[in-house]
Order: sequence, then structure tokens, then C-alpha cells
Amino acid sequence: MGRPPCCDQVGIKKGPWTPEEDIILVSYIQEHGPGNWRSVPTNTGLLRCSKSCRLRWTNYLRPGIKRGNFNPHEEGMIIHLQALLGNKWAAIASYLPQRTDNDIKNYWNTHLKKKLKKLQSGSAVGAMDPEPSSNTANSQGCFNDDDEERKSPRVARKPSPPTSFSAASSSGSKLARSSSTTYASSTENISRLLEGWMRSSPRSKPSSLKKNDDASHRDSTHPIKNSNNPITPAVAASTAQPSRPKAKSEYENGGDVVGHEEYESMLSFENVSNISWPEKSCCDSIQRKGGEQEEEEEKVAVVDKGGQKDESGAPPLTFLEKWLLDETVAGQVEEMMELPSIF
DNA sequence: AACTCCCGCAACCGCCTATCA
DNA sequence: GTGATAGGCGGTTGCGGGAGT
Repeated sequence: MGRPPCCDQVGIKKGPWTPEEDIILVSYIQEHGPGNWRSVPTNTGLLRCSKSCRLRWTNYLRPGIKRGNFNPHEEGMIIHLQALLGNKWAAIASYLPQRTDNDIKNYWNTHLKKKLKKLQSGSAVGAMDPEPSSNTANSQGCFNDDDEERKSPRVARKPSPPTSFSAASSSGSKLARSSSTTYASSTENISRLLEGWMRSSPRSKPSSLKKNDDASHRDSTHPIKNSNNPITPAVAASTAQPSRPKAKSEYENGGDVVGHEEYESMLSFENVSNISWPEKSCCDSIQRKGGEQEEEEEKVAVVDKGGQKDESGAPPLTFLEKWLLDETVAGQVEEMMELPSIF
């Protein structure tokens, strides 16, 4: 039979989002909360399909997301999770709640894959092969990539022991390249407009409430995720929940729009850092490191240790979790992230 | 300075799953 | 139980910008 694409309708706009569209979408979601995407274009007048609205929100506008500048530890996590889970980007993203699956996917395809390939060709270790044509690790339960992965979608992966490999850090790459595209530059305008909108909104909070401005939200080319986005801290806190829920449950559970007081309380650092983190000691150690970005990632990752099953369909991953989240191993990961000379 | 090539990312497409009537 | 619909996910693509020549 086949369902017609939701974007088939005439008059549906495609292509890059404009700042105005972003504002409309954010405003609407601020008012009604995410979810019921079907009604978003209708109610907002956006000439976008519901899917496009959802993607735009989840991948770009959603507060609390961090974009670009993957640190070595994140790289390590992605690499290992990819080895363990395959191209289950959503599942992988659940362990890096500040990252979107799209972002992780892009980063894998554009950076990590190449790095691993390069590394392997250089070291001939063969522990990790990013290319499907030479999936040497597959026989050991590591699902590495693309085609093989696609042939067996949504199948729980058998976790395999972490392979011994080195991965490149982002130093020396183009990672720091400015993403000041036409759109990116316009997002600064969005930021300002949003700020103005928030000020005029009864729900809005003054920018003085911004927190973590300096640390984890430094990319000024993405104002939505940085301090200029007044809704970021609150929703970031709300999203920093055990095992990143799916968008629907994440917001529809009566918590769509953060109330004023709730908003404020959520902004307190204690609250953010104490949202039932089961192993605060781990977080503390991370905090002592002064690792700006790692800090929250770790916290959220630690949350997953609570034992609940990953909603995105990932296996229980107790081993994985243990390995990834173990404090001492975290250090090993960082060590493994040390650049080989070829980088 | 101009041109070409390469790279990264945002967004689209199509399929799958979950949910509901 | 079945079909319709919305949401979710992963793969792919096209565009814009930077690097290289």
C-alpha cells in the first residue's frame, strides 16, 4: 500500500529553516510543549510538515543540546557504543543526552569513521574497522557499520568487550571550523529574537538565570544551544533524566511546559546535579576535573546506570554501562583517546 | 585573486514501530 | 484483529564554506 509522505502536500516548504520559522516553532513549543507534531504546522501556520518540525526541534532547537566540539571522551563513548550497538544512533545518543542522534551520526560519518579507518590502516591492528567491507570484528559480535547493520535492523546487539584501540581526538581537525553558514549567522538573530520573545513572555526568565553559560555553551554560532537561549537551562535540566526518554514521553508526561517556580528550582545547580544521580561520587570526581562539558555528560550517563532498560531498544548493556561509566575506565578511555602520531 | 576540490552539517527521504479507533 | 496514523530512526543528499592550488 504505502503511506504517502507527509511532506507530499503542495505548499509545504522544504530546505533550511529561517530564524522566523524557528521562533514560531520555539514559541509554540514553549506554549504547548513538544509532541502532537501533527498539529504544529496547523496551529503555527508554519509551512512545514510535522516531521520537519519535530526534527528541527529535536536536532537543533531543543534546549540542552550541545553541538560540535566533541571531546575525546565523547568520541570514545561513541566509538565504543557504535562498536557495541551498531548504528543505533538514537541508542548511542541516549548515553550522550546532550547530543542528538543526528549529530552523533554526522560526527561518526564525517570524523570517527575516517579516523578509525586511518588508524587501522596505519596500525594494522584490525580491532576496529569502520568499513563494512572488512568487518573483521563482526565475527566477535561487534557490529560495525552500515550495510551489515541495515540488514538486521533493530536487533539487540550482543555486547562485546571493549576493543583495544586508539582513537583520534579532534585536535588538528577541522572540528573547530566555524559553522558560520548563512543560516548559522542568522541563528544569532534567532537568539536575540528569542530572548526578546522570552522577555515579553510571562513564562520567560531573565537572562540572569542563565547558567553554565561559559562552560558548555560556548559555540556562539549556535545560539539556540548557548546561553542566549533563555529556555535552555530549565529544559536542559528536565531532559537530564535517567535514560533519555523518547521525545514523546519526555515531554508529554505533564511536564511539557515548565512552570515558573519549577523553572527556577530546576535552575539551581544542586537540582541539576542531584537529579537522582545514583553515583554522585563519579560525578564529583568529574567535577573536580573541571571538565566543563564532560561534567553534564557524565552525570547523565551515570543516570543510565540506574538499571532501567533503554527505551530506544538497546539491550540492557550492563557491561557496557559499567565499562563506560566506571570511573577508572573513564580514564582509560581518555588514555585510549590519545592521538597516535598519524594524527 | 580566482578557481576547484573537499568537507561538514542540516535537512530530507523512506522505512519501521507504536498506538489508537 | 485490522487498518490508519503519528512518531521515531537511520541513511543519504545537497548546499555552503574553507582549504588548497
